[in-house]
Amino acid sequence: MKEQIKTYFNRYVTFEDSEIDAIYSKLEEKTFRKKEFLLTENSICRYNFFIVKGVVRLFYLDAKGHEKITQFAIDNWWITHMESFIQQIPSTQYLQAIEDTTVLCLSKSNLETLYKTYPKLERMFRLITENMLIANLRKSDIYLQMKSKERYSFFVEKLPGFAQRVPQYMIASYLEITPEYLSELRRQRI
Amino acid sequence: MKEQIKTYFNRYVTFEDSEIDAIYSKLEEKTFRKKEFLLTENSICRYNFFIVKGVVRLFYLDAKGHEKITQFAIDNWWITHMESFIQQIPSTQYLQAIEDTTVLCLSKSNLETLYKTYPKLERMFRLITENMLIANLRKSDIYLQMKSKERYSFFVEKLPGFAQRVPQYMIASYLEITPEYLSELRRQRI
DNA sequence: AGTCTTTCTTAAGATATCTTAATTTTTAGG
DNA sequence: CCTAAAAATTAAGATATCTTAAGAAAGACT
Repeated sequence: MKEQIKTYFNRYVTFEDSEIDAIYSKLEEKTFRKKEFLLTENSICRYNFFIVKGVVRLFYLDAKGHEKITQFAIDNWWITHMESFIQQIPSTQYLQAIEDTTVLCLSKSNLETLYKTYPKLERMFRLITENMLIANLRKSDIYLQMKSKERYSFFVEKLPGFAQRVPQYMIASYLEITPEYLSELRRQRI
Repeated sequence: MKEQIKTYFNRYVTFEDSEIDAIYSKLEEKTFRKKEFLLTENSICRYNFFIVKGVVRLFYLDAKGHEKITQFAIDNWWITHMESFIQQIPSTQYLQAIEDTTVLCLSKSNLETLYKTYPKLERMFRLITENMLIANLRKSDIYLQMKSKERYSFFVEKLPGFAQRVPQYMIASYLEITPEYLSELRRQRI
């Protein structure tokens, strides 16, 4: 598992093995069964989660009590409820495992301490955050340009891993359409 | 103008005056007349722009040649086409002044150099990028939950400065609705 | 294998939003 | 001030998407 972290970290910034060791020692391994929650509404998100293996979704409940999925994450992604984690305020969303999932948990306080000792880590997260922002802006653009049908094709094409590992009604939620309508779109496409 | 920068920077990280001077010396002042472009499609965005005074919009042309606005920025905001600036690839969007605007331009290469000398600056931009990401995620959530009518009320309420300084058809574009439909919504609301 | 739960499909009617095109109002430049 | 250009409004018809409700299919657990 430390190897996986090392490989991942060195994609962004070159770290010494000793640095990796020090940072790694601040990560806490946890496993969650399918459907278990990593975070629930109203609690403060204390961790940024690095997914070693598994699938996790971030979602909230709308006024009618329907789940609205805003993010998915799989192996080698970080996931957290940003607003809650960064500002240490109660979360409006849930984090839940879709499959059995192993994560490494990086707490806010450990992260702040590590930033002071390892400016490289700050650089890594600056770069990761930039990438997340770009991905998010791009997602908004795509949703702005495309009708639902195209969004679905796009999703299936660009994120081939996901369509298999995630039930269709969750994809519908992420694509911001109803499962019924997605079903109809899929029928039309044949 | 240096005072404005100093005040702004110190909101995020405490800098020495000498540090502010050094960073400030790498910023290039420019002014743009209303409707002038800071960046056009297909060119590489070399700068992150700090708006000293004015209003700027970021937009692209959709398949039908209609302008789709993805961001506004006013005094004391940074704006750039993230994807183009960070990755130094051709931009898919335009940056244009809506009013006469004064900006301070920070080039990608100057920024990289400054990061090496001043880790504090890296921290500041890490924090700014986190805030931008949170704002963007929140925007997506809002658009997901709200119908057009609520989005308009929300925009008017939360960004009171903007509704005055930006023409209505641009607000419509930002809200992802047609100007005709926005007009109808406004009528209904009385 | 059998039952309970979860997921997916189908269809009819309702609604939000867009399209087009014409008209009115406001703003900017000589 | 006057006129041309830009922006906002109005209305009718078209379309995408949702809602509700029911039934079919697939998966999970004894």
